[in-house]
Amino acid sequence: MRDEKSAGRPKDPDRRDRILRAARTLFLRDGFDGTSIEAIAREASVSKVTVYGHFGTLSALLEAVVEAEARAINRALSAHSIPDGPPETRLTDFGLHLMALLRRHDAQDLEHLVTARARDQPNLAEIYFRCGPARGMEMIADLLPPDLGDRAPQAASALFTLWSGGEHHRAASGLRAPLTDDEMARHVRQSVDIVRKAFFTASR
Amino acid sequence: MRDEKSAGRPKDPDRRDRILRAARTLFLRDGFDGTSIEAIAREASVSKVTVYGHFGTLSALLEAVVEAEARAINRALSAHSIPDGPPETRLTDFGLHLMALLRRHDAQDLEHLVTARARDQPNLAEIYFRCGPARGMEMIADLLPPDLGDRAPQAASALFTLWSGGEHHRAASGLRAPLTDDEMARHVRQSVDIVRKAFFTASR
DNA sequence: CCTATATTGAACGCAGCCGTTCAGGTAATA
DNA sequence: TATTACCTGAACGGCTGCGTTCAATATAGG
Repeated sequence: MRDEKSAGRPKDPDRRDRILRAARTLFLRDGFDGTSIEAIAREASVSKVTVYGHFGTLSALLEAVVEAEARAINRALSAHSIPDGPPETRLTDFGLHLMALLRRHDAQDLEHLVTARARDQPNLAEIYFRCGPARGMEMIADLLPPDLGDRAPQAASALFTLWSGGEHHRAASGLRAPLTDDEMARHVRQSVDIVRKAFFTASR
Repeated sequence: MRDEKSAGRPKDPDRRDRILRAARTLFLRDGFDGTSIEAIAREASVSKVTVYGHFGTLSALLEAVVEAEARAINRALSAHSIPDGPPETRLTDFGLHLMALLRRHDAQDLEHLVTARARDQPNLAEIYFRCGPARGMEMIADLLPPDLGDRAPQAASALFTLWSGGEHHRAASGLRAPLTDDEMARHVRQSVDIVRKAFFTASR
C-alpha cells in the first residue's frame, strides 16, 4: 500500500522540496494572504502547474509546511538529552534548549500563520497545537517533581505560558529585536523559579 | 486651532462612525488583507470616495479602529472601582473585570490584527501595546503589595502573561469556544495564587 | 520501444481591488 | 444668495491572482 508505484514518470521529490522551501520562505515573509501560488512557483523555479500537481491548494501547502516544521522541531527536541539533577536544573536546561530551538525555527511567525488561519483551517491549528504547545507541556510535565499529582498539568501549563509569553508580547509590541542570550537565560530561570515557588513543596 | 470651521459642508460624523464600525466588523471577520476599502464602503452604505475622503488608506482605518478600541477599553477599565481589601482579593477582582472586558471587545482578534501588521505598521503596534498590555501591567503593579520593590514589574508581567496566556493558547489551538465564566474565574484565581506564592513575602 | 505520467511555457476568461476622475446633487456657512 | 466643500454613482485603465487548458517535451517503469 505504502509505495505503490504507478506507471509513468514519478513526481520529482526534489521539486516538491523546492516548492516546500519556497512556500515556507514566502509564508513567513509575506503571510498567508500575501503569498500566491504563482509567487511560490516563481520562487521555487517551477511551473505553476507543477505546484498544483504536487499540492493543489495554498492551504494544503501551508499545512505541509507547518507539519514539516513541527516534525523538525520535535525531532530536535527528542534528540536533546537532559542531564540528571534536581527538577529546577533540568527544567532550566530544557527551557533554554526549547527557546533556542523555537527561535531558530521562527516558531513565533509560524504560530502567527496558524492563528491567522485557525478559523478557516481548524485542522491546521490542531496539527500545530498537538505537535507544538501540547507536546511542550508534556515534556515539561515529565521533568516536574513526581509529587505534584494532579497539579502537574497546571504547573506545566504555567511554565510554558511564562516562557513563551515574553517573546509573544515583544512581537505584539512590534519589537522585532530578539532577546539577548543572557536575557533569555535569565527569563527562563526566573520562570522556573516562579513555578518552583508556587508548586514545589520541598524547596518552598 | 481645534475646531476651525472651514466654510462649506462639513464631513458627516455619522458617516465617519459608520465607516469605522464597518471597518471594525470586516477587519475582525476577514483580517486585514481580506478586507478592501470597497467592501468597507459597501458595508457602511457609503461611497468609496467618501471612505477615501475620511481616511484615505486601509492602514489608517485600521489604526483608527485599534485606537478607538484601546480608548474604549481603557475608559471601561478606569470606570471600574476596586473595593478595598488584601492584594490577592483586589487582583482577582481586577483580573475578572479585565478578562471579561477583553472578551467583550474581541481583544484577542484585535491583537492578531496588530501582530499581523506589526512589520509594516510599527506605530500601530506601539499604539496597541501602550494602551493595551503595558497599561494593564501598570494597573496590576498598582495593586501589588508595596513591599515588592523592583520585583513589582516582574510580578505584574508574570500575572498578565498567565492571565492572557490561557486564552491565547486556546485561540492558537483553534478552539473557538470561549471559557465558561466559572473556568475563567478559576483561571484568574489560580494565576493570582501562583504570583502570590512566588512573590508575596508575608503570606508565603 | 512503449506507455503513462510529469513538466513546461503560454494563454485563456474571470474576478476583484486599486486610486482617480467626472458630473450632478446636497448641505452648511458667510 | 453665493460660496464652498461634501457626497454619490459610475466609469476609467491597470494590475494581480485565480484555476484551467493546450501542445510540446522529458523521464520513469514494463
